Amino acid sequence: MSMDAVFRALADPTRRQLLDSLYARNGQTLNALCERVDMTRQAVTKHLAILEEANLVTTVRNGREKEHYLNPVPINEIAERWIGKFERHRLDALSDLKKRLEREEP
Amino acid sequence: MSMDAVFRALADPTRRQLLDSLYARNGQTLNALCERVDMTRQAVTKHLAILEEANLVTTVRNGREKEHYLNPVPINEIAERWIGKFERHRLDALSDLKKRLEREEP
DNA sequence: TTGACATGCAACCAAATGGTTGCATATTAA
DNA sequence: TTAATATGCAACCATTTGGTTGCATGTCAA
Repeated sequence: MSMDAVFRALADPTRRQLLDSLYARNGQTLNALCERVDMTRQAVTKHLAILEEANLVTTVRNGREKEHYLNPVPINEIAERWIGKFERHRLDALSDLKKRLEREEP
Repeated sequence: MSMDAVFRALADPTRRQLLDSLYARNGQTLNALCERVDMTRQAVTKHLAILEEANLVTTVRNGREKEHYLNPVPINEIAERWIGKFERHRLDALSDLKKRLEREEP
C-alpha cells in the first residue's frame, strides 16, 4: 500500500467523486456507480481499478455483480503520517511567513 | 485555491519531496532546492510553479534570489473538508466491510 | 436453454505530464 | 564594467493518462 499510489489515485476528480459516491452509499455495483458519472462504463472500470490498487476501494463479487466498498484506511494514514506534520506546525509556518513578508515590504 | 489543484500538486513524488524539503528548512532558494533533487533546475522550476499555483508554496523575491515558503493552509483544508469526513466514519465503514465480507464467505 | 444483463479485456487515440536543451535576463561582486 | 550567479522562458520530446470502441465471458431469469 504505497503512499504514492494513494496520492495519485486521489489526484483525479472523477475518482474523488467515486469515493464520494461510495461514501454516500457503500457497496454499489459498477453499473450503479456509472449512473452518477458522465462517461463510459469501461472508463469507470479503469478508475475503480486505480482506486483498488491504492487500496482505497475493496470489492466483493456477488454473483454477476461486484460490490464496491470504500476503504478509508489509506486516507487516514495520509492524514496521520503526512498531512499531520504540516498541520502541526501550521501556525509556526504562518507566523514565519508573515514575518518574512513584513521584513520584505516596507 | 481549488482543491483539485492541491490534489494534483500532491500527486507527484518530487513535489511532495520539495514540500518536505521546505518543511525541513523554510525559505530556500530555487538552487538550494535543486541540490536535493536529481533533475535539472528547469524541471524543479516547473514543479515549484505547480506548487505555487496550488497555493502550497509562496515565494518572496529577494534581489536575484527567490525564497520559497511552505504554505500548509491548503493541506489543512483538505484534511478538514475532505479527509476528515472519511476519518470520521472510519470505524463504521470498517465494521460494515467486515460484516459484508463475513456474509459472503461462509 | 436462451436471451438479457453485469462485468472483463484489449486495442487504440488525444491530451496532459514530466523531463530535457538552449538561450535570455537580471543582479551581485570583484 | 565585467564576469559569475540566479532565475525566467520557450521549444521540444517520451511517456503516462483518461477516455473511447469493440468484443468476450460469465450469470441470472424466463
